[in-house]
Amino acid sequence: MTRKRIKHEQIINEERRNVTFKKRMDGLLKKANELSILCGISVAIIIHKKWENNAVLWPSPSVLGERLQKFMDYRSEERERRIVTHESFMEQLVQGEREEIIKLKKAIQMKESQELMVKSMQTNSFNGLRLDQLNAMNSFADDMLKKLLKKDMELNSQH
Amino acid sequence: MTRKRIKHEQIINEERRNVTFKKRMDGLLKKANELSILCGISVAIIIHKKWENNAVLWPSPSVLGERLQKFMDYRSEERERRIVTHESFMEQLVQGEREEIIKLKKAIQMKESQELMVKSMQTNSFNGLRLDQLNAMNSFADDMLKKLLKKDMELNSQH
DNA sequence: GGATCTATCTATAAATC
DNA sequence: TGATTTATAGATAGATC
Repeated sequence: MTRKRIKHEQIINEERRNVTFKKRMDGLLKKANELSILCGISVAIIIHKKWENNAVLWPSPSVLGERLQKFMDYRSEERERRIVTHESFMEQLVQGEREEIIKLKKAIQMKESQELMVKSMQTNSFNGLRLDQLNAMNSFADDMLKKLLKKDMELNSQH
Repeated sequence: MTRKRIKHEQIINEERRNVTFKKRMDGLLKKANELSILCGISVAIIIHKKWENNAVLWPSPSVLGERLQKFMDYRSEERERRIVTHESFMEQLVQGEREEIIKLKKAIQMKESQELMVKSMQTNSFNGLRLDQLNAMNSFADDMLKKLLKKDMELNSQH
């Protein structure tokens, strides 16, 4: 009955690990909820069990998606300003291709929306639909991000 | 000295709220760390103070980015399979435009990478660079997601 | 597999430095 | 503004049903 102090290492026993996972996940989400209410802030959490193809999105898939979006927007105005500020320098290097990008984006938007509409109609799961939205949101940038992380490391290794 | 029971509402007093925020944020991240180690899973947390243009990414901006990416990938194979399975039905509706989408995506990837490379070279902030990556990752899908959420609501309102 | 119990550990509100 | 203290609220490991 007497409780042991926790060791900071993975729990080997699977049943104990699962029991601990449930208890502590509940505790974590409760704490997150309290923090967000007490301090009036947004909190978003992803708990991902890779090998089980299973993830918990908190507070909910859709709210999480919105929060990710808002968070990632939060400096977008500043970013846009910087792009405009450096426009002449940029143009030198990217040679006016941004307008083309915008056109391409719009074309893709339409096509992807269409594709997702079809898939939505095939889907009866709420969660499934929202996860697909997140997947779609990411599928654009997947390879690009990998590429950028690589570039990033190259740049950083020069410091 | 004696401690009160917490009330579940926003703390009005700003100093008390800030003190509580720091303590509880530390506590939350500590709990998240323990959960991920004890149970061998990935946890990603965003704590976002909207009005302060300020966000905490845990475990780190780059690791968070990677975890978001991995999470959003986690059903991508299944998704691709489903698309292939429904190909004949899909083709009827989207008329073979997926290949075109892939080509467009690649074109955008190249152009965006180029653009971001330039911006990276202008940036001396580590965090700034990584937040820009996240912004870039999202900027593709921003308008699309809004559109999809709208479509989603329309679909749901028919149930 | 979950629900409940309880002894104990851990987090933290308020005070103080 | 931040670190330390202390009393107490809250979380949870292990047991049991």
